[in-house]
Amino acid sequence: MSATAQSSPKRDHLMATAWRLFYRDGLRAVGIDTILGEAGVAKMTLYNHFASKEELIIAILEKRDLEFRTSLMAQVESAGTDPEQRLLAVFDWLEGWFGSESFKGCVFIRAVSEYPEPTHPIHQTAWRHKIAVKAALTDLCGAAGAKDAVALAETLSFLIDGAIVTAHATQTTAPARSARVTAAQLLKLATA
Amino acid sequence: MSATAQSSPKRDHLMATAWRLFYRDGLRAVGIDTILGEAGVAKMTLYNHFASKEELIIAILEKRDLEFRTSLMAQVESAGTDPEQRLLAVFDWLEGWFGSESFKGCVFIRAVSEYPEPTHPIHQTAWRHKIAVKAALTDLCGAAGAKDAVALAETLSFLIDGAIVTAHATQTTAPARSARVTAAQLLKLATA
DNA sequence: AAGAAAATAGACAGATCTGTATATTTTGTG
DNA sequence: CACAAAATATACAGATCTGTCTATTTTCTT
Repeated sequence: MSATAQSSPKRDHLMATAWRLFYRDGLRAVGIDTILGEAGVAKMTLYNHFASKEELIIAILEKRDLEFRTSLMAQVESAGTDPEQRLLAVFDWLEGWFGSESFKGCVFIRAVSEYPEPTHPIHQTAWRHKIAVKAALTDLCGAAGAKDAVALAETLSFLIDGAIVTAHATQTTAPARSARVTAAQLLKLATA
Repeated sequence: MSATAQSSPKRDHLMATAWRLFYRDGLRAVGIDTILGEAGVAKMTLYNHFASKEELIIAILEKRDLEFRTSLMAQVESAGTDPEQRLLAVFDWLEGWFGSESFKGCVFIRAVSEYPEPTHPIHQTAWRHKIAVKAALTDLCGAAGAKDAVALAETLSFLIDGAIVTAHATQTTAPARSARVTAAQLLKLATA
């Protein structure tokens, strides 16, 4: 088995366990041994699948990025065809997320916080997620008729990230509602 | 010397060195020994002034909170008496901060990220700063004639935190400008 | 100058960290 | 069954972590 294999039961199980612990306690706070103990997997199995803890973290972040955006866009699709409703569906999705049992903020913001040097591979991987989300928002803003879709998407990104951090620290879902109201106002301004 | 003493040259020097390293590399990433080596201070001196690394971190966060808000309010004061200009001065202050040499985001957001459990003393201390800033923003929003100053201040808080994270990851000051424009729009809406 | 307070060096404990090496056992496949 | 791949247990290296202890020296105050 090579370290470049993209999937296997053991690898998936390892990533699932690591994800849970990393998200709950933090990337630096969780050691390899803790993950291995919790997963019931031998250390060499981890190092046969991943070159290092750093590569494990990066693999997890990339997986979460896909899952996150897939889930978000599914909610957008379920909102129908009205462009405004599709954009605002993003905030409904946030509300559900904030209310979920194990919600502990945004792992990407947290990764950027834990690896503050912008050149660090983990920092860069985490930020690529934010760029991807902003691109999706830009599409939604453009479809909704925003004159400057890029600018509105950036503003909504700020709003969303701020709401996530507040929802995390306060353990409430209300920030999603507040942000939704503001988003609706900003969209109206941007299309006027 | 007791561990409750609030100030002394050694204590101040220790806190200044620790602050620099913590902010640059992260709270968990920097060990006590690194701080002591950089500061040129004996280990027992640290433990005579602080009960633990955690208490050192908390003391630093509380000090930074005061310095941060003092600096911010000084810029507000320098903006004169016009309530709108005073509120928007917050974003000018942000722009200066984002452009500063060693800018690495918001240590309070990063502390909340590194200690994700909301009951953790470090998490709580960091969040108290955000609450204090929001209170100051609420005053500025009220003075500027916002109908719901609390709601506007919360929205601006989201905007600010999001802009900080983006400025950090992208190493640019532009988010301050974007946020300023949006803040002006939202204030107009809130006073109409 | 004398006594008290503060800071020092340095060793140490005991745990934890990432990553490696090796030899054995399990698993899957032909 | 036989062979190869995968996973295992275990030990280990070497560094690092927070925090304690002790004995000595420096600094401050009176």
